Amino acid sequence: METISKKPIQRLILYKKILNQLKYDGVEYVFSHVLSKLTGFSANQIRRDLMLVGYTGTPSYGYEVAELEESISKFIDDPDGLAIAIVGVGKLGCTLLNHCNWSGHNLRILVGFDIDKKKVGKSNEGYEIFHISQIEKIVKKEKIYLGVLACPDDNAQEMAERLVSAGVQGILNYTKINLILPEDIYVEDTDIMLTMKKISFFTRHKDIFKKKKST
Amino acid sequence: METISKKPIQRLILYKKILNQLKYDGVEYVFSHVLSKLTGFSANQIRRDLMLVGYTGTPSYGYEVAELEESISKFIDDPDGLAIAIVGVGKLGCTLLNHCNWSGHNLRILVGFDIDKKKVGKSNEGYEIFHISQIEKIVKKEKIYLGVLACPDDNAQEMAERLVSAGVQGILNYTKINLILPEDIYVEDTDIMLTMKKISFFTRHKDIFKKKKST
DNA sequence: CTTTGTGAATTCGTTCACAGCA
DNA sequence: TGCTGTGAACGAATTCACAAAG
Repeated sequence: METISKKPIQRLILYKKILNQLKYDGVEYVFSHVLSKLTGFSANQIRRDLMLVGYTGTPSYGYEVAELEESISKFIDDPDGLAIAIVGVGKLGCTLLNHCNWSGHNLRILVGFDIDKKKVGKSNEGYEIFHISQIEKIVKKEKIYLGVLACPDDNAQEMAERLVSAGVQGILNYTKINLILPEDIYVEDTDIMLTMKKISFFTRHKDIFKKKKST
Repeated sequence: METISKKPIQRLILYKKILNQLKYDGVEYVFSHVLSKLTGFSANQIRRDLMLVGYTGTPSYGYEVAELEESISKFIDDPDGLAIAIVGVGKLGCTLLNHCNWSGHNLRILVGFDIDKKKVGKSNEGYEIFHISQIEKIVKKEKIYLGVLACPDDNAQEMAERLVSAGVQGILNYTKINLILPEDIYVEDTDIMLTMKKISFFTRHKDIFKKKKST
């Protein structure tokens, strides 16, 4: 079976964001070495990545910004936009959601869940909030495929399991809990302390890592 | 020059978190295949990673939990604990900081910076807040090496540059801006929409990725 | 000339296979 | 037996090198 790897996908998503910005800045064409400057990845690697999406530029002008963005989008984005649920619409969950710019992305928070019955029913930023006892019913009914976990750590494992058993296939985990889930469920963890430790280590040991920049 | 790669380091940081949890659960010994279950990484890979820290277990009992945690910590953590500054102590910044458990980690938020003079001086969660005009002075004086960027997007690039020119070596970027900084500055981005897109893609295309679990 | 697209070479990361040990 | 630690083999990801194009 043909397999593709994760790293190029991550980079493509970043390229698309940057191309979108360039488009709004009025830039029409871009060379791989310019994208290299903007991303820190080598021009070689960028051209290699772009082979995946099939779009080809021209030696004289490079890549047409809007077209390349569109091609990457075709490759990366779901045409319909997967439905997302958030579990835990407390301070953390709401702050994170409000901080996002959801327009222009094929992604939408469809519902929220909370243990606090006072929050139920309130349609906060356009999505409806249900009590967590409704998870199974609503997730199935609305065909929700992705979950954002921003509930207290104590409930995290249970809430994750319930999302998964109701049909959720991928989870963005904002709790500090290391979730144990079936291996076919895609989980992305965001523990800030772990991230800080990573930054701390890499910053202290910069010298022993290869530079990632190109020519 | 001897170089080490980033992925094992990330995994080691996760092992340490899990070992810490096991310790509190009263677990004394752990086998690599148990860590495999808890992390999703193969037992082979875990043993390979542990070679880096130099701690060796025994065939009969596996690894002594507390000792292994300590060894990883020696390898990963800075003995003194690098000083961190946060730029932007608004809703996002404060929520993220409060959500962390800073105790037991060799990391400390030393100061905050904000453009809003009303926030200056207030010692929120134990750290002092200065006006952004003080960045250069305070960062140098307090020898701050890491920065958390949680300011409005409009100021992000400028604030990052000022942190860097004052001596900051690594940045955790919570803005939606793609920062352009010297290549020797370590930057970790956390754009939620990009992460959601990634999860969306990988969830839809699970079948074409290799399973990462082991035997 | 400069830049793209890509086969070939290389480097890097993971898994295999097994010796050595409790 | 069942585990650890590790050289060797393998596979994946990146870079090199260059033909083709404007």
